[in-house]
Amino acid sequence: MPEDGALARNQAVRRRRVLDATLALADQGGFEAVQMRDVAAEAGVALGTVYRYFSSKERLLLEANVGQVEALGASLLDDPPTGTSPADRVVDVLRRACAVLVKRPEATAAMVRALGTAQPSEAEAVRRVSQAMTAIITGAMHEGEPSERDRAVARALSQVWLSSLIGWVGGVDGPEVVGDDLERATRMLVG
Amino acid sequence: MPEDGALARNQAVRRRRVLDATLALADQGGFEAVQMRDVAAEAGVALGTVYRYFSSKERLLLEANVGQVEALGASLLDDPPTGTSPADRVVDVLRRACAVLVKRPEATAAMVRALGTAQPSEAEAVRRVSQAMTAIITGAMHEGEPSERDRAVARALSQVWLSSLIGWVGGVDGPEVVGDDLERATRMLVG
DNA sequence: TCAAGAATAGAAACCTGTTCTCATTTGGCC
DNA sequence: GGCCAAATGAGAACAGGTTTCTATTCTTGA
Repeated sequence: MPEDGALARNQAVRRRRVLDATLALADQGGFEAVQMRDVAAEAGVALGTVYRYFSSKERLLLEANVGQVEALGASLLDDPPTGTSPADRVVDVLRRACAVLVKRPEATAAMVRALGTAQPSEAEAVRRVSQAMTAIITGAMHEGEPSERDRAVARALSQVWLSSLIGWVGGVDGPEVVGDDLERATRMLVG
Repeated sequence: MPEDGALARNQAVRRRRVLDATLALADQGGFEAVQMRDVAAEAGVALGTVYRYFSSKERLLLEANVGQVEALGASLLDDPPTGTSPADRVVDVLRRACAVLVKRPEATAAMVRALGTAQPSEAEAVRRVSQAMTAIITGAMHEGEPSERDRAVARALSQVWLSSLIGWVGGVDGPEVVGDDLERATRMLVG
């Protein structure tokens, strides 16, 4: 089973184009602007092809989200968090992540909405986002393997993170509340 | 402006019937079973009437959720949380709330999904749910007015609460994880 | 009691996510 | 090169949330 034949290459290209089209539309008008017919047209593929690659609109946005979060994790390898204490480093990482999201409010709203409505069929993608986030947080605490408590703290923080984002994109709170909530929770939980 | 005329009374009855129909359908088959045409038929009103009372399916489920959370808060007045320490009482309250929700998994899934997809137009209802939840938590800590830190802790816990529920209804975690996450977070944050 | 206006019923229409069908193209293989 | 299975394109069709429209019923206030 060749993993690098012409077919696999074309499929990778198509998949990328669909995800790019999704993010472009999401940046323009958020969740409602990501209409499957428009995604297909923008990506230059048929509607059925979009559904062959992503079983639903929700899944499409979740996969886009996975890419974003993993990109954030990768960028932290080049540009490690600053701060002398674990709490400071975690706050730095979280605020940096917030800054990225706040710059793209519409796309963030679309992806968070997909996270908030995830169904069991999408559990795998949700898990990937969640695990990437907790890994980012434990990585900011200190070198080496995180302790059991580290993991519990990171899990709680990633939960505060998700709820805060939901509150923001739902218009309950302003964007600055996300970072403030996270800093408060971090200082109560870390160290 | 008479608040108790025949019109207002009939409207209250209709509103109640619509919410009851919503919860009945949600108990049967969760979010997808709450179909607006079915809600209208079950409540014995026209589809347009449902929309006159609740501007969207999301709002309908959110209002049902508000009722459930406020009922939980009221039931705690009759049956106060047990435990000698603030942390124990908060854990007791949260586990009790979990038990209520786990008994109605389908309806819970429907309402949590509405919470997770809230749009700015529904911010008011989301705020009511969130405030009822934090009031329940601060009320379990101790008598009298909660301190600033109490409020921050309760807010963080209600955020963990929401994310855990989303994880449960999204099939990422089992129902027991909700209570465990909340207990861990509570013991780290309270006292 | 009665007229004016709001509220409701009933049903069609519209929008968008999703599914289905079928003809065509593409890639892998002999 | 030629064949076969899989993938894709193109579009119709379906499903459920939402909107719209008109006739009817109900409430209020004179």
